[in-house]
Amino acid sequence: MGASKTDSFTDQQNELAILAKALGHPARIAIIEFLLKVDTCICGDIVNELPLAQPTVSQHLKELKNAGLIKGNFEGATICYCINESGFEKIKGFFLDITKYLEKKKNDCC
Amino acid sequence: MGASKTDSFTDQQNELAILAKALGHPARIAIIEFLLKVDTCICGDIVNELPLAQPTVSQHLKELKNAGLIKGNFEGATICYCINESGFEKIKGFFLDITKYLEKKKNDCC
DNA sequence: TGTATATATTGCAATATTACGATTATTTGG
DNA sequence: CCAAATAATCGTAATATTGCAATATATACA
Repeated sequence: MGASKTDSFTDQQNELAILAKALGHPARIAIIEFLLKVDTCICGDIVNELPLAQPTVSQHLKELKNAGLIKGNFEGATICYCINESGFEKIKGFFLDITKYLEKKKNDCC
Repeated sequence: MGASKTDSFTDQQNELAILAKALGHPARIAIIEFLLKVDTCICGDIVNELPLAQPTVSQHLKELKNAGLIKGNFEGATICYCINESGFEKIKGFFLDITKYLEKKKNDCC
């Protein structure tokens, strides 16, 4: 096959997987880190920051946008990109559960 | 091409991407959630929890193990699986940065 | 209106992922 | 040792991802 059997899983599981998958590429991690570093909305500039061709960067930006991890609005000739809060809020709950679990976990049998 | 240009990114970016990618499939999210739910090491049982064939589940478990997100040791005839703390610790720093950023971010220009 | 700049889309080749049947270890219990 | 049970590996088909050149689109400015 090759296609994931998304129908067999819950909406929440699929949604989390989509968010994680979007972060599953070093270029997309680099984009997020850059947006965090400059701590403001960035108009243009992202292509110059990455060691990839413009169409490739555009594609990665599109995937991050589709997943809901960044926002991008036209600001004249360029596009203004920034972190999309709501996407990261969704992942946060998942990691909070894991952190809580790790804190109380004492039966380290493995 | 099809292969990521991993050489062009930092080790940290690649490592984060590998961890996120491992979580980028609903079956693997389901495995982690199951391990969190039972709150103990699980010997066997994981195949029965998932709507996938045994070889497929075995493959997903291998990927989670390679990424450092779960541990699996032989416990007699079955294998004892549990969350691997160190893998999740690595992601935690990344999300801490994002959370900090979101808290102080006020210039919501997008 | 024309031209330069910025970004998106298309098309395609190389590679990776997903899924599973068949098979192969490996271990337990008789 | 042998049969049953559990999990890994192999082989393979279907599909997805990655990356880029070429092209298209859209906006700003002259």
